[in-house]
Amino acid sequence: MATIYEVAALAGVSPATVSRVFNGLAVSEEKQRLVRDAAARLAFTPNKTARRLRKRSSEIIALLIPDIENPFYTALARGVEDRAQESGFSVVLCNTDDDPGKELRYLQIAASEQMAGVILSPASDEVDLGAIVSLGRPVVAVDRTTPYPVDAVKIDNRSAGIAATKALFDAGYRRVACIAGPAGIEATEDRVHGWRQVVASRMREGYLRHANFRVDGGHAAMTHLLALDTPPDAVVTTNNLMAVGALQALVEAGISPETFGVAAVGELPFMALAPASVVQVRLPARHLGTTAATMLLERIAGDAQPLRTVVLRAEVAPPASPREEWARKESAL
Amino acid sequence: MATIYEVAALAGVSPATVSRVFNGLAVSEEKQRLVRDAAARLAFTPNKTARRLRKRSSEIIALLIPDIENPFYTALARGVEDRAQESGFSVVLCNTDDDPGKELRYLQIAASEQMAGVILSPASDEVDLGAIVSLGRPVVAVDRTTPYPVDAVKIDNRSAGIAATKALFDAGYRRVACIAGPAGIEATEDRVHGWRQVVASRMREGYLRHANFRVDGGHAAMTHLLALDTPPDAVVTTNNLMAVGALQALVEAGISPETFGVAAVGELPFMALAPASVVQVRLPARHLGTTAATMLLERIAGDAQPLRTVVLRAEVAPPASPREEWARKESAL
DNA sequence: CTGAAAGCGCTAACAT
DNA sequence: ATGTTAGCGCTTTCAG
Repeated sequence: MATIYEVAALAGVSPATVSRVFNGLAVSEEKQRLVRDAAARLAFTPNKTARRLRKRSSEIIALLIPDIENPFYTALARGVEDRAQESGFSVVLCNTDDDPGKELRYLQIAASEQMAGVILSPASDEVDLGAIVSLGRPVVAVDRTTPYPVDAVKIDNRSAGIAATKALFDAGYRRVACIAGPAGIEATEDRVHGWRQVVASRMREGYLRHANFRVDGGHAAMTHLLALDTPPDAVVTTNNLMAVGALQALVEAGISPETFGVAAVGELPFMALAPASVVQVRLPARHLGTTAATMLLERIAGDAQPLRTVVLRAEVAPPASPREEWARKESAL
Repeated sequence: MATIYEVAALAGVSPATVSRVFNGLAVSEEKQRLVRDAAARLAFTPNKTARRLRKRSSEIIALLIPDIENPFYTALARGVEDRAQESGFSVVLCNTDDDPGKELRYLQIAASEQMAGVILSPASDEVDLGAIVSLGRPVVAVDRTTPYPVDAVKIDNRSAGIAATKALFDAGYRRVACIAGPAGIEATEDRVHGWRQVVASRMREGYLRHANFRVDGGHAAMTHLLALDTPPDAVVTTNNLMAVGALQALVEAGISPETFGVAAVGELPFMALAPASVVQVRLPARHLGTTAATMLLERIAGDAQPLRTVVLRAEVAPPASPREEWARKESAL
C-alpha cells in the first residue's frame, strides 16, 4: 500500500497537502488534481490505522447484542447499520450470548480499538460501563436499559405486555399464563408487570414462569404449564422465540393453537404456517436501531445535551395471515 | 488511557520491557512483577491501534455474508466466531445484501483496517479480490465460490439437490418443480443440476423457476407454478427462505402441504408448525464457518500450502417433528 | 536480559 | 494556500 509520502513525491507536493486533499480541507484546484492523479496511479488508500492512532478515534461503532440468531436483533442491527452507513460509519457486530464475561471483553475491545461509540443491549443489569464512559466514548443502551447513566432507547414494555394480555381476554380466554424471560432484565419484567396488571383483576392464581429467551426455554415452560392441575387456557410470552417453543409444546400435546390462546410480545419469525389465532405485539426492532444510531452519532458529533431516554411504542397487531405478515414486513424495508 | 511509558516510569523499567511483558517475551521474574503491578495500578490496556500500525496487521477477521437475516448465515457466522475466539481473534460481520457495491466497500475497509484476513460468501461471481490478495491477506470463500484463486469451503450442492428431489419421488410425487436462486451463483446452479438430473429421467417437462433468495421470491415463484395449466405436485427449493415463501403460497391457495410435496435444500428456520411432510436437506452451516475460520487462521499463521477447496456433505434428513428438530439443533450447539 | 532509539502512516500546529 | 515538523503508542532492531 502506498503512503501519503509516495503520493506527495509523485504529485510534487508535501505530505500535508495530500492529507488535506483526502480530508476535504482547502487546497487549490490544481494541486488537488495533481494529488488525485498521483493517488489513483498508486492505488493509494489512506491507512486508517495511522489516522486513528493520530486522531485517537475511528469511524467504527460497536453494537453488542445478546443473540445474533434472534431475528429481532438482526433487524435492530440492520437499523443501526443503515443509519451508520449514511454517516460513513461502519458497525462491528458483537454477539454477547447474554454472557457478562463476553460482554466485558467486547467492551474492552471497543475501548482499545478506539471505536467511536457503542450501542448495547446489556446482558445484565450490572454491566460496567465505567471504563468506556470515562474514556469519553458515548454509549447508547437499546431495548434493555442499564442503571448506568447513558442515553437509552427502549420500548414501552408494560403497554406491550398489557396489550398482549388484553387481546387474549378479549378473545374469551380466562386463564392466561405468562412465560417470561430471565429475572433481572427490566425489559422482560416490565412486560410481566403489564400481564400481571391485566390478569390481577380477572383471575386469582398466577401462572408465571421464567425461562431463557430461546425456543427451548419457551417449550419447557409451556410443558410445565400444561402439566398443572388446572392448566391455563392461554399464554403470553415476553419475547418472540419463546412463543415458538410454546407453540411447539402445544402441538406436541395435541392441543390446537386455535383452542389455546397464544400471544407474543414480538413478531414470530418466519412463521410460514402460524395459526391465525396467534396475537403478536409488534416491536419496532429496526426503528429501535436507527434511533439508537442517530442518538449515538449525535453524541459522537459532540452533542452535549442531558441524557435522553426515548421510548418507542409497540404496535398492537391483529392476527394476520402469514402472507400478509410478509407483505407488511417487506414493505417496511 | 495509560501508555507503556507511564507504566515503565512507574515500574522503573524501559518501555521496551513493558512491551515485552505484554507480549510474553523473555523478561526476568522480578521486572515482570514490577511491570504487572504498575500496569494494574494504572489500569493499563495496550493500545491496539498503535500496535497494529507498527505490526501492520490486526487480530481481526472480516466475515462478509449476503444476508444477515438468514439463519443459515448467522449459524455460519457463529461457527466462524467460535473458532476465531479460540485463537484470540475478533470477527467483524459485514452484511453485503448481495450487493457487489457494498461488498467492494467492505473489502476496501478490510484492507485499510489491516484486518488479518477475510472470509466471504461472494455476492457475485465477479468479486474483485485482487486488491486484498495482493496485500498478502488470506481469503477464504465460503458456501459460494469465486473464480479467483483462493481457499474455499463449500457444500456438495449437486448431491444436496439430488437428495431433495429423490426424496420427493420416493414419496410418490411425480411432477417435481424447482425454485432456484438467482442465476450466476454456482451454489444454486449446482443444486438445480442435481434436481435436473433426477427429474430428467422421470418427467418430460421442466418446472424451473428463478427467484431471489428470500421469502417473497419463493412465494412469487410458487404462485406462478400453481397457475400453470398442469401445475407440479411437488417442489424443491434451493434454499431455506424460499421454501418458507413456497409454503405460504400453498397455504394461501388452499393446498395442504401434505398433498403437495415440498423439499428444501437447507433447514427451515423456526418452523414451529412445519408440516411433517417437508423434506429438509440439512446444511452444516456452523461447520462451514468453523472450517473456513480454521483454514483462514492457518494461512494467517503462515501456512503456505497450495490452495485447498474443502467440500462438506449435506445430510439428507427425514421429515421430523418440530420438536425433534429443535432438540437436534440445541444439542448441536 | 534490558535499554535506547528509530520508525509504522497519518494529522495538526506552526510557519511561511 | 502550502510546507515543515513533531508526535499518536507501540514494536523491534541494535547495543550492551
